[in-house]
Amino acid sequence: MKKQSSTNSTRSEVKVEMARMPLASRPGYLVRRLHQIHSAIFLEECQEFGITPVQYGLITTLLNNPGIDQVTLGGEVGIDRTNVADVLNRLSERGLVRRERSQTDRRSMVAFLTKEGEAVADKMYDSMRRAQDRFLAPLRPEFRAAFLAMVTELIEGNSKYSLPDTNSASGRRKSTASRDE
Amino acid sequence: MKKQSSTNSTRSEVKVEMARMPLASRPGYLVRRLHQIHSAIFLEECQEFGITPVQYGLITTLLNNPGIDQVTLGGEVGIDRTNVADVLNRLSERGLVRRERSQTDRRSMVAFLTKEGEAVADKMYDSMRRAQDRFLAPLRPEFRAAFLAMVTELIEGNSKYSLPDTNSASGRRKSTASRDE
DNA sequence: CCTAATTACTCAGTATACATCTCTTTATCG
DNA sequence: CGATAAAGAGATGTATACTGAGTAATTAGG
Repeated sequence: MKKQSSTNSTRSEVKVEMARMPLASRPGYLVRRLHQIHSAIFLEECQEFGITPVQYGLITTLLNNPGIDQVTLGGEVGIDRTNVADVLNRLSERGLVRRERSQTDRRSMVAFLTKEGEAVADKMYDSMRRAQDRFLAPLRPEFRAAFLAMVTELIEGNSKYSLPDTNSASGRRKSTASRDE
Repeated sequence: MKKQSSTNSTRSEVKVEMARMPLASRPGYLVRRLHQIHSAIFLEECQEFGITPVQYGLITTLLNNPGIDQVTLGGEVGIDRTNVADVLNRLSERGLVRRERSQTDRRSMVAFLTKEGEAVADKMYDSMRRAQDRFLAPLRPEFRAAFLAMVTELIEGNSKYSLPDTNSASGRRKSTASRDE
């Protein structure tokens, strides 16, 4: 082993390490670029609708689950609850989504697509499929399913990091023993 | 019957399509979640340094290319040049990066790591590797290289969407015929 | 039935990512 | 050599994404 200097190695040693693990081979870099590229293709195909990938995810989830509450919606789509509120806000300003208090639990806000929202979901479907096709095109067809299966495996295997703190309660450190002072 | 009026499909038909292509099987959703998960793991492993994945990418690129200009740096790391300026700003406020005008082209800003910046790069290396290992852990070891190869293929095959408008000139439609007035 | 804990949401702040516009610097042309 | 075209950097605005703090409504315990 070339562990000549102990914990704090020299600058040149770090450079050697970095050269051995160049940016273009690091999983994190690759995954970020992949996401970036998919977003660019999606945005290009769906340009005429002015809908982003995340907005489209929310819209289709609302299409299949009208009246869902914001927390459940965030869990389905994989975005955190403050972000759900942001995106729904933008969508409702454009008249694609309507929100109201839940009848059964008045803490909750439930969301619905408007007629316009349903029309957008309808009209965007083909564009979304074209974006997917273009994105996967560089991969040989027989590898595509395997690729998606591996991604799914990575997501499920790391599911505990999926959404950092979904219920927001763990950050709230009111432990039962500090009420007195 | 409902109105067949609009372009092609009815609402219920759309729902069938959506059910056939649920969120969890769409490439875009999967890639977004994967990126999200990697960021969460990286941030957790590298928490003590307060460095994000993108910041780390810039730091290691500066380590290997001291004095690189901001545009080239953005091309290497895969982020656009206004974002490079943002991130370098944060890093230089923390004393990790130093910037100055290029001697050869005084329009350009060139960047260097400070001693503190080099120390951070050094100390973070092991944490970064741990984040990578945890991220890839759910995949069987013999699949990991294949997975990274497929991601690389998707990135390279879609390289024209990698960075939407790197040089900023294509968006600038000042056709040579509008200077007179 | 009142209080404590939990839950759902909102708001403010940080960071990444990109488009567009403006300004400065450099290069070129008459 | 001075006008101007070309190129790059910065500022501004939008969108996603998450953290932390705070508010309101519901539920659980005594």
